[in-house]
Amino acid sequence: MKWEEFARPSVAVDVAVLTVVPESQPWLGLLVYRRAGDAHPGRWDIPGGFVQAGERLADTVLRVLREKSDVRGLAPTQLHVFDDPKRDERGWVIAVAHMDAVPHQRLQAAMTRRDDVRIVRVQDSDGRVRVQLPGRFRRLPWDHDEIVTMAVERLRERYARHPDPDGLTSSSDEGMTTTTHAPTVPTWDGGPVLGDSQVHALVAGAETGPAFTLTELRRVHEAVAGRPLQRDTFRRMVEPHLHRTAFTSEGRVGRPGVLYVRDDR
Amino acid sequence: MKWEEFARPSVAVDVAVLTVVPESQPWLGLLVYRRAGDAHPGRWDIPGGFVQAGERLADTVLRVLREKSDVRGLAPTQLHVFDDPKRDERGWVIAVAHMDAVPHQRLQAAMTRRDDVRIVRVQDSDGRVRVQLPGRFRRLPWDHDEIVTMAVERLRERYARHPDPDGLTSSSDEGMTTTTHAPTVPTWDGGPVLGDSQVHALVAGAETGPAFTLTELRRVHEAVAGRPLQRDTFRRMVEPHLHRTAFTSEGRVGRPGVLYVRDDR
DNA sequence: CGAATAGTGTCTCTTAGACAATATATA
DNA sequence: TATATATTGTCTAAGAGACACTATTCG
Repeated sequence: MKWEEFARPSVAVDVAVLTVVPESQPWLGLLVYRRAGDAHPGRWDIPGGFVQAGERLADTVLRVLREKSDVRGLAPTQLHVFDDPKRDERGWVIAVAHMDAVPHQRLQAAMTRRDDVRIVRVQDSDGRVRVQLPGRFRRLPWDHDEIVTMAVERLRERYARHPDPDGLTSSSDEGMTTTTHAPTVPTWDGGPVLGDSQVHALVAGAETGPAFTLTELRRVHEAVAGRPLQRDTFRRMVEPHLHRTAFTSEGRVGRPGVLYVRDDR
Repeated sequence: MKWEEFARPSVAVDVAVLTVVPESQPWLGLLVYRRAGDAHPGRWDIPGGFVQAGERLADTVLRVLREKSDVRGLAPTQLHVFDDPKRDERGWVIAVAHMDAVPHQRLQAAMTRRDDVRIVRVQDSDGRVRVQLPGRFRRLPWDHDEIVTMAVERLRERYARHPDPDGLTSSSDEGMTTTTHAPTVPTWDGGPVLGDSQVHALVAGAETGPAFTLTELRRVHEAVAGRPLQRDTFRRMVEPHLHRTAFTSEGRVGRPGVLYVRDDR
């Protein structure tokens, strides 16, 4: 038997798009859309679809995200291959589960354009990851709850090691108003005097991503972790990996926090 | 376009079978076989093959291991999906890489029966995992070196957390002669007196796996880790997860070590 | 000033790592 | 007894967690 003659399964991808919704108490969100057409019509589900000839799986994920939810994803990560021949009643389908962490800002446009796309809350109840779907169903179809669980676990591992590796911190949003305040004297000795354009770049994040206080960053990490984190311990964890700016937040009660920018690349 | 009409890739599995070869200085080994037939004939490679209709991927892995190397594997674990449409010059093939940790004892029969199956040494040189193949080739065909690297990393993560989770410790082999010595008085107070059959079960491993000293266990972990481990630190790591028997090793110079058995289930 | 938030010093507990002292076998 | 190996005690350094004290802003 030559290798071309082997039976071939259909190969599909499913993707759990996770984000942090920037409210005053940020929360972990999952992108879902309302199914139409073939199977489970009307039910909320995570996007998925079949690989096309010559396509890479990550590209399939990005295409499926555009088609089903009008969302431009970023960098899908493989999670697991679901290979039970009977998992899909429509035939022999092997599904490669993916996750993609996408800043809320990139999802908002699609959310306002379309009514069949939502971001739902992901919560832990007695040790399990649960999704708060609209409507009467409490679970995603097929084994898709399992994919979400894997995606959340993967994201938590990533965030336990590095400060906001996926850039889910977004200032300039309801509840998280962070205006800035330039110091009369720079904090460090002999530091460079920034020109206006540089200040803008730092503050607006044109070069280095948005600036944020450690409290804002911690709230994002708390949303991902699903539990409160220690203030001082968190600071000592992440501060070595960040760039401290000469600016502070403004506009709220209490002592203003120093603004940081990410220190990757 | 209906879903059945999508183009379908061939789906294959590849498997890196890792083992610890029990010599006086145990070492980490990889199962390879000599390719025949279609592509890269004569080159040493890790086993792989195509999924058959209705088959689960893990079963494909076990079947392929039997067919190509006469080896009965155990519990394959998924590592990664290699999906570059041009990775195989023969056509569109998606490969799901697996690893399987198998005790050396289970591999020996196949090794003596067949000349085209070998266990080769896996070593770290300047931060990279390297395989010492027989013959003139220094690398595995296609992207299979990458699979071995992933497999070794995965195994190291597992072994960093638990004592010999895959049961690669095998006593009763050249260089690791571990006979036993029953104590005149049990070490613990009020401990149960073991009958002969129980003693045999403990020592021969009929129930709980083979008994071993902490030094033997540490040498296995050192083979996996690819570096020496601290004696006392290692003991404190693993001892809480083991069952101490009332027996000690025998037959070598120096103080005999206490025999332990695994404490899972 | 009081309330609220940010920043930091310090204490404890745990653990890895290192070293050494003690224990028990063989030759 | 000399040697080799196993076992265990202890010291140190690093890090997580907890707590509290100080700092800086707004109202």
